[in-house]
Amino acid sequence: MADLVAATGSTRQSIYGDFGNKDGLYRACFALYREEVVQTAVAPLTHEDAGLDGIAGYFETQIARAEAIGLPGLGCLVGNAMTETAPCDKDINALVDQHNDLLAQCFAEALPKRLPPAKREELSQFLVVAAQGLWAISRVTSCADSLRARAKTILQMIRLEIDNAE
Amino acid sequence: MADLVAATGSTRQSIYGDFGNKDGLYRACFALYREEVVQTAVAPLTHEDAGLDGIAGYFETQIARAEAIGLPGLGCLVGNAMTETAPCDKDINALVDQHNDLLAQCFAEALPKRLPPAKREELSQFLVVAAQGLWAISRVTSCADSLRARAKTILQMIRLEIDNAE
DNA sequence: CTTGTTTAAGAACGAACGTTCTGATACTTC
DNA sequence: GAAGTATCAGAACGTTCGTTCTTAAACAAG
Repeated sequence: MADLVAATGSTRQSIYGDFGNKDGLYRACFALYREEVVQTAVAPLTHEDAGLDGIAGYFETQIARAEAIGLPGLGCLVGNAMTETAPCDKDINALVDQHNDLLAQCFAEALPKRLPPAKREELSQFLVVAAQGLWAISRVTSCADSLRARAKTILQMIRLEIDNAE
Repeated sequence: MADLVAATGSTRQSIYGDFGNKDGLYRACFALYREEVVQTAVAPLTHEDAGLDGIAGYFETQIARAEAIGLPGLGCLVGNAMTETAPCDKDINALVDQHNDLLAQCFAEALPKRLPPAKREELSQFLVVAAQGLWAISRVTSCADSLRARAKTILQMIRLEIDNAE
């Protein structure tokens, strides 16, 4: 909290006044992160006819953000919560599940409608795994382009699956 | 440390005597985990002609272990370190990098030798991402079979890439 | 100007935690 | 059996950290 006060220029009073305690602050950050960062990142996925470019846009948005903040970086707050706080906190666990469901749904929307529903479901679940893997790696790698290369591989593989399903 | 003493039946004295401090204990655990758990998990990959079954074996070993310990579970210690300790600890960061390299190398060994080297490299890097994603998810999901389904998808996609490369 | 309310800065409190110390008990070795 | 060593349980110490209290300055309303 001392670091936070120093870094923000705010005061302990204000923070405790606004958020009650550290836990409340964390939850508020979590909610804000979902509203702002996640929503921005999935925006490319939610366009009508987002398609594979939309999926690529999701990855690129997050990678560019990581690059701008600095690598090795903060990763994804929800991804971090998945390994750090969710196992000990039922509420956060539920929010993480919710987030993963949302992400999967967005991916599914972006995948070609002509795919069999089971295939779309399968691939969207896969993309969630791949995304979480990428954000985990983003916490130890200092090279944004290696992340981009991996994202590209993921996209290629998805494309091949789609071609193959026809 | 109190919890640890209670859970192990050991004593503070012994722990501090053997490991110096909590950090030393963590590093020792990290090393032991790599020696035992990781080595066991990658064993299916290191057989001559491990092939895709070897890769499937790696995933199944870790999933079965998670299932035995209980889901949602501990995940992978190295994977957890990737998001928790590595960003603040140069030594651990280096060990995590080392681990990822090892994993990639094992995957590469298991992939068909007839693939172009660049493709093997690409796919092995992809498998590291996919694995880390899976272990992250394993910390919030209570269903081992959903992990198995995702591992299966990953394998399918790899198989398709291999077929396509020929 | 005065009074009441908000904001700022730091001290202070209490709990948690990593670590060490104390004193006693068991165990080895001669 | 004696002497030295290891092992144990718990108290105790020092620090960190989350949180609250104190005090004073800035501001608003009458």
